[in-house]
Amino acid sequence: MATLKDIAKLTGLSATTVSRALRGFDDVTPSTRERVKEVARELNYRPNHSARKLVSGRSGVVGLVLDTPPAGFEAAHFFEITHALTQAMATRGLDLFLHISTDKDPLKTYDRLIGQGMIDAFVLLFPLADDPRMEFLRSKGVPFVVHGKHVEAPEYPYFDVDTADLTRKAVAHLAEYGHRRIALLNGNESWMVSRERAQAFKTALAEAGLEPLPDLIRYGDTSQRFGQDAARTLLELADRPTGFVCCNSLTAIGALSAITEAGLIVPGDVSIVAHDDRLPGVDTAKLVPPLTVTCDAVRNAGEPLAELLQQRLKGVAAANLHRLEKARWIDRNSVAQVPVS
Amino acid sequence: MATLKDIAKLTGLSATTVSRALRGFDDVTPSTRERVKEVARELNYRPNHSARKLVSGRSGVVGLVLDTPPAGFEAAHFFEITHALTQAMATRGLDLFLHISTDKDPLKTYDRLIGQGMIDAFVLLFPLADDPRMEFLRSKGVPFVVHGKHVEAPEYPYFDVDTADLTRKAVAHLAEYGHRRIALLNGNESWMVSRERAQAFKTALAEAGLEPLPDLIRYGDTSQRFGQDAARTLLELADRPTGFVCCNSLTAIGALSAITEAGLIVPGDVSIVAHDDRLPGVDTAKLVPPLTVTCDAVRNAGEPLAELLQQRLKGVAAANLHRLEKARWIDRNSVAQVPVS
DNA sequence: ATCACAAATCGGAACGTTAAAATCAACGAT
DNA sequence: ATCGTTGATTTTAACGTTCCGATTTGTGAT
Repeated sequence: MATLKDIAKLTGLSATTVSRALRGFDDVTPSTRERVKEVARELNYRPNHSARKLVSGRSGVVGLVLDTPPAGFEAAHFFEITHALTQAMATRGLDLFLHISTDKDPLKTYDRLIGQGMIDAFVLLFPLADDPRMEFLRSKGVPFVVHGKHVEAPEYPYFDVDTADLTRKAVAHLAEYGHRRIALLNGNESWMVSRERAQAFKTALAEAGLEPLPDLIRYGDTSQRFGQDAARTLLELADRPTGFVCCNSLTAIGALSAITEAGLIVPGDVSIVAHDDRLPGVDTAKLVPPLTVTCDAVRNAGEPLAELLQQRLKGVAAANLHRLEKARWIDRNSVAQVPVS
Repeated sequence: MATLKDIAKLTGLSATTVSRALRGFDDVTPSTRERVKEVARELNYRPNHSARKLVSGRSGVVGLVLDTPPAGFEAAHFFEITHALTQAMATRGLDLFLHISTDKDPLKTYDRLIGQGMIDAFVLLFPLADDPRMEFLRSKGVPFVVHGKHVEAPEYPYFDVDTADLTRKAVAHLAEYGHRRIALLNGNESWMVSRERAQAFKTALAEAGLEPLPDLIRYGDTSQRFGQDAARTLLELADRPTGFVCCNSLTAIGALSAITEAGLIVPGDVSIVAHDDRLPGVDTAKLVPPLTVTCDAVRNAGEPLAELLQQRLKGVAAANLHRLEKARWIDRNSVAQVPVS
């Protein structure tokens, strides 16, 4: 592998000048810079990250730790976000490395990786309601960015879709159409986002003058099967709900089959509003009926997260690095006036 | 972060001795070794991989590059293998880092990672029939291990289940029961393993005195849907097959539904032998009927792959690092005598 | 006493890079 | 002629390890 010294020797310059030329400092003459870059290209030079990290503390390597191998929805979600993130980071000279934790205590994995000293920063996915990672990383002085707003610790850098907002809109929409018994098919109870969604759901019901019925919130793994099972039991209630808010397209598909199975029709008997993450292989527009959704592709999170990361590494204060995105509203055919019973 | 110097200062030894004590060299007195280890534990010392790699060329970091984000079967397969591999490597002081390639040319990603100089070796998954990666890495002098035998380049270190053997057994079993028209639901045509399976399939047919019918081999993405579609079209043939060999449990489940859908019964009308990778969420013993399978869990590949990796890093010649494992045969109820038509 | 030898430890160089300080040349202003 | 000033480059030191070749100490043989 070619080193700075090799280039220095060939150009007759010092290693320092070569280094500064390649990093685009303005104190090297344009002509030398060009010459250096030319030779570097010829030798297929790549800066050695180990050496760089050792002396400057920066390697451009960002870590993402999987506490547990994801399955189903989480897996698809995971690949969407990591793929998009890798691409967005590449344009900024950053590299994403994924690491699967094998320790019972995930913090130990972070601790080990930090101690090994190859990683500049971390990306955290799926923040939990009671998540120790942020505080741990902060105490270690390691930069990080969270995909998902942590409502109980909002001082950390994050990007998220505005879940509270879209949940409120979904409920308000159903309420406008006269629905009074509205159910929420929510995500895993340990996820922060599920907690926020439930909170927003209750608030929105109150705003619409409806009293929250505690039975009508169901938590689960956001799979199709969960959607189907949860919807089935809800439809068996004496006062069955007439409106469903689904936290993603998979649970909505499940709910759809449960409703059909019960001999009911969407939107004639039951209305559905879902959130659509635009996961590959699922198109809410092609379902029967096409679903009214709030929509924001997970993969869109790659670019803003990479940007936040770069800002954070540049030293921008965590408190200034918050981005919340509003989801689009797409009106289709899964909501109708509540039936007169 | 604590360094060797910190420990040296506290123990009154030199950095060299501390380093050698921690790495278990036998030229340091047991009592000093213990003292050093004690202090290291107290300081939560971790060797700096960047520094280590820089001087010794070894960091203990192994890379795994995803050319493209996997989906469905590949995703489950991927997490099973990476999780098992990470665990097996951890006991050997090795770390697995996953990296998603964003370049059109995946070799560029390898080239870049090598140049960055943080990675000791690579693990290659899903070798393709025409796969340039092995030759590329060899030319760069970077150690690697392949999960999957590459029949056209068998000189590289690999671990694999003996696909040829299990395919032959499956065909022979069906032939024994009188089946003469046997179909193969194979994997993606570009995968090396699919090519080997097809080859073994033909050989086994010949050995059973059957002539290979070219139409009866179908290639696909090994999903349930592929199994269903492929089996359906096969059952519509004038001379429909009476036996199916399925490359994994998902295609077998698909085939099962296609057969049922066609009003046929397993094993009364059609027999099935599948290979079972023991993917989470699928149990071939609980299907109706329970499937006769060749069986070898993907996750079992973690340990042997880690071992090969360690050997390779120790300098063992690639040619001596081949391991082929025979799958278990599990007789259940999906194979019966061919029906008299 | 001297020597040889092993056991235990140490000092210094090196890996490839960056940061800080120093050097050098050219130039206009005093 | 001297003095800063600016611009372009170099020198030196450091980052935390490992490796190589000393150095020191203790032991037994001559």
